[in-house]
Amino acid sequence: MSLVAPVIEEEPSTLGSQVYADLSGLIMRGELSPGDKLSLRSIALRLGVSMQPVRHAVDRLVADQALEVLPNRAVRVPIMTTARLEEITRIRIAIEGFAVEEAAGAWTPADMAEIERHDGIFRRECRKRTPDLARAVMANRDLHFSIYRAAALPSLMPIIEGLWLRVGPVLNLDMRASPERIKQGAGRCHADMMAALERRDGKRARLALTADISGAAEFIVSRGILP
Amino acid sequence: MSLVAPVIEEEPSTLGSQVYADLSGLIMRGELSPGDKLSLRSIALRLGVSMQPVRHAVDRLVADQALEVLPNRAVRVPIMTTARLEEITRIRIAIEGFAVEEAAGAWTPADMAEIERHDGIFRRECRKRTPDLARAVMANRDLHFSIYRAAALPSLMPIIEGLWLRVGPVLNLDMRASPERIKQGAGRCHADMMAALERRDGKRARLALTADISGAAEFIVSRGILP
DNA sequence: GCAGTCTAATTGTGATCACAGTTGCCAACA
DNA sequence: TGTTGGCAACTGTGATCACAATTAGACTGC
Repeated sequence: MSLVAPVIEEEPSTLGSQVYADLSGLIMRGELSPGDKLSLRSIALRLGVSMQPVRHAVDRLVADQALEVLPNRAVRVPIMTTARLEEITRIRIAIEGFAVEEAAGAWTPADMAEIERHDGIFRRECRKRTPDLARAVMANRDLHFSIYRAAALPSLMPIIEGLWLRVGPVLNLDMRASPERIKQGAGRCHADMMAALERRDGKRARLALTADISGAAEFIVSRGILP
Repeated sequence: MSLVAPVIEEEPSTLGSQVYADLSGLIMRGELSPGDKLSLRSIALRLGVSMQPVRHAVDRLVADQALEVLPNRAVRVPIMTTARLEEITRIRIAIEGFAVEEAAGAWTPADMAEIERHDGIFRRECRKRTPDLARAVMANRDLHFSIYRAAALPSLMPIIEGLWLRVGPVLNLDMRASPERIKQGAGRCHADMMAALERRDGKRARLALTADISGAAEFIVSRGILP
């Protein structure tokens, strides 16, 4: 698994952290669907390691609610309900909105260069006739996190990563199902956000991000596939 | 360890979760000071369990940054710097401020009864000539979390708990060193916050909380004991 | 053909063992 | 006396084993 989330920067020295990176990448990329049950032994066998590193990884994933333990003590990807998605969406708007507003006032030229680089990658991918959804998802995530990182609040990053880990499965399900939505919805919001950021207009940047987040959430809810 | 944090509601069925509750309680109550190094074997020996449940607990604590692993792979309570405290304070103001504002518009009579109950416990403890600091710390925490819980955003609770876990060690150090500060500073802010909550005035409640959080942080910084 | 039961496989949890890296102490030498 | 050397204890990581609980499946009895 080399397509591991570069957003999460750890010491990949230990086997356990490596398994964590593998599993969190699987979840954030939506390759694990809500409701999927995981078996520690199966994972250990598939990854060619013992059960110990897998337990380390699963413990951490459960800690930030990217996985959940059933009363049976089995562990699965949490099923996303409409109520749960709307709740997390409100939280994301509050927290990530705060992050962009801070970023608008704090970004350095190096930050902005990085942000524009990811924005370019995302736009280029979306303009293709047959966009690579996986690459678009990754570019979108990199764009958002490069902005949040410009807020210079490192303690905030793991919190936002936790939120993305929770919504990852359904967001990617969304993108995969309807590639054309990201072209218009996300594209428009991103353009507004970029413009506001460059003007250091925190309020407008926050509004654009709010539109981005709630737009995606409303689209998923409107599809009616959530319990 | 019976004084375990009731804020964190889990299934204490497994030994590992029990150790986690013990350790997080120790940290949140400030019984572990920043810089203290922890030895998995020592903890296991002291608690009379094997190393496995301890590893489970420490993994989770490290995941939400209540503990940190050094390059030596030793694990310790993170040392709090002034910059770090100020950063977390800004994040707390943003997130917990959002929570109280939501709570102001969402609380039910049952919520308010619970909030007033904890407020009474805290005030009563502070009015004593020789307040029990440990009880005051616990009551203060219960008061805050009963408010946040009224926001009806359960996914937000673990996030705030994580923030408190990070600042717990220094906040309790503060209270322990100067019991009189909580009487005036925190008392005033709490009264304002309670009044605003009852009027469902979210903005004012947020302002009062902001004063409470930043007041405590500024006091600690002003003492100049942080590196 | 269907329901109930009993067995066997699989699950997570906890303990124990093995190993490599680090730390710290104490003696021996300059 | 100050520094360096090496040895011993201890550290976390990973693997393996043991056990109880749950689950799935097949077989028996109706």
